Amino acid sequence: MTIQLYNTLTRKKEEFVPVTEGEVKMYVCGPTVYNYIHIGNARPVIVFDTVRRYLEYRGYNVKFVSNFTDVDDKIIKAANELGEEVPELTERFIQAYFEDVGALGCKKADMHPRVTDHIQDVIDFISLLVEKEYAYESDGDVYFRTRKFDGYGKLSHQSIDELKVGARIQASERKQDALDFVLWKAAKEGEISWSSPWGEGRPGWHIECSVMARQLLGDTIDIHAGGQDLTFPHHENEIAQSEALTGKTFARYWMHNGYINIDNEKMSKSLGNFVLVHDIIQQIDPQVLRFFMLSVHYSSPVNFSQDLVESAANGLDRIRTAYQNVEHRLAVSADNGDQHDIWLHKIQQQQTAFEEAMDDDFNTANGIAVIFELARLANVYLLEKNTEKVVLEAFLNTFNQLMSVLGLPFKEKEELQDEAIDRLIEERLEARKNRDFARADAIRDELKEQGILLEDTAQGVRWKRS
RNA sequence: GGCGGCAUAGCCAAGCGGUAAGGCACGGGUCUGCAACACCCUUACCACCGGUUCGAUUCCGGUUGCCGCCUCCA
Repeated sequence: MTIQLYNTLTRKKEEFVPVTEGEVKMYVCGPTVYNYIHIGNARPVIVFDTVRRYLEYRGYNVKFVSNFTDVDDKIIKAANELGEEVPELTERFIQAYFEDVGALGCKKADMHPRVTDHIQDVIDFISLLVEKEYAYESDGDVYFRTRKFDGYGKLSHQSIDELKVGARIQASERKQDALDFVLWKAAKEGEISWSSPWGEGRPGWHIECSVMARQLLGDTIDIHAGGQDLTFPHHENEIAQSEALTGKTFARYWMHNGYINIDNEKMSKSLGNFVLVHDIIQQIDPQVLRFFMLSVHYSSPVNFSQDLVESAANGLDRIRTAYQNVEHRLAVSADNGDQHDIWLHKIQQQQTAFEEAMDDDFNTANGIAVIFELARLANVYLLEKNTEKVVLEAFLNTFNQLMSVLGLPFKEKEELQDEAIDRLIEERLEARKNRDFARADAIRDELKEQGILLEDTAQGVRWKRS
């Protein structure tokens, strides 16, 4: 069985075959760090973290690189407004980024390169393009000669002549052709800058990804990913720069995630409806946010609203509860017997179903459906009087494996550390034995106030936090 | 103008040639001292109109309605 994935380049689902067997080189375009990230920025991070996790689950050795754009117009503007130096500002938001996506369960990439650490590489890269006459200097700027690159438009499936009539293309006196894009920008007075053969300046936006991907992963990478909007022009330009230089395929598979809407409206600065991860995770369990995003296929748009997140929270709760209930049974009453084969088989079937879902273009929505089925099976199993240790353990193990792929690990089993609560639970047990239900219910209510929910089962009292 | 996406139950969302997974919410039942957890049951003319096919939610064409991209927005 192989993984199929939708490749923006070919507009088809293709079998995934990495250049080197067993190894995946993956590059995901990261944020421009001039503010806290919003949930729209978080989607690709979550989605491609999950892709990476699944590839690893599948046994691939994944080299995962995600960059920071730490110098550009917006950053310079923000730094000016805040009266802060650029490096200071970017460092601050890079740390905030790690905190935010860490909370969302995203692993760190193997490398998080920053443009400003690769200035010389950028200059070398551009110099080679100039040598090959794919680029030219003009008044301190350096531009890419778009028309000279044959495949331009192959990713976004735009014909170069249609682009010409596009609404927003702006001619510039410095450009030879309106379609050319900037590789190196001459510095304006007082701007942060580096010396180059073309004078003081800084890298253009697109060049950094080409440079760092090549530097860290080589001429040809397996998967290049990012938000849908990056398809054009960003990724199109990356292809042009890289392939013009190396003459080799830059990236074999291109993956793009869909957008997030807020209450059915596009999230945008001008509407003022963007939601910062930093803020929202104060109110919403970050795992719920992640679960919510993964309940939709990554390429579809997803709508964000209070109601939708709440219903996702309820769903995740159901899975967590099932898990805890199995844990409880294992701790309290696990038998040995010989009735386990059929159940072990059912559990195995779910794992296979999960893999089939994920093999199909990382269909996390279907993967989650399988986990719900696993939860249902676990609950049904717990209805049995005699439950076997091997089966209970198999449930836990499978839950753990599948949820780890989604980056949604279960919390460690908690021991009640509070003696007062312990005593109340004991007292309630006694009260129930004496059929003093008024007292028993009073205790249950009291604990509920404290966020401890009690559940009576045939195997004793079970508790969980609300 | 060009390129593309989407329209499936009250809501969310899979499926993409053999008359519809899953979740949330609602209702009914079972379990429980009562609850909770849970289990079972119930709930869909798959936007509209044509066509292809033995058969279409799934393919093709058209219509309507949303949405994205077309040089620096994830």
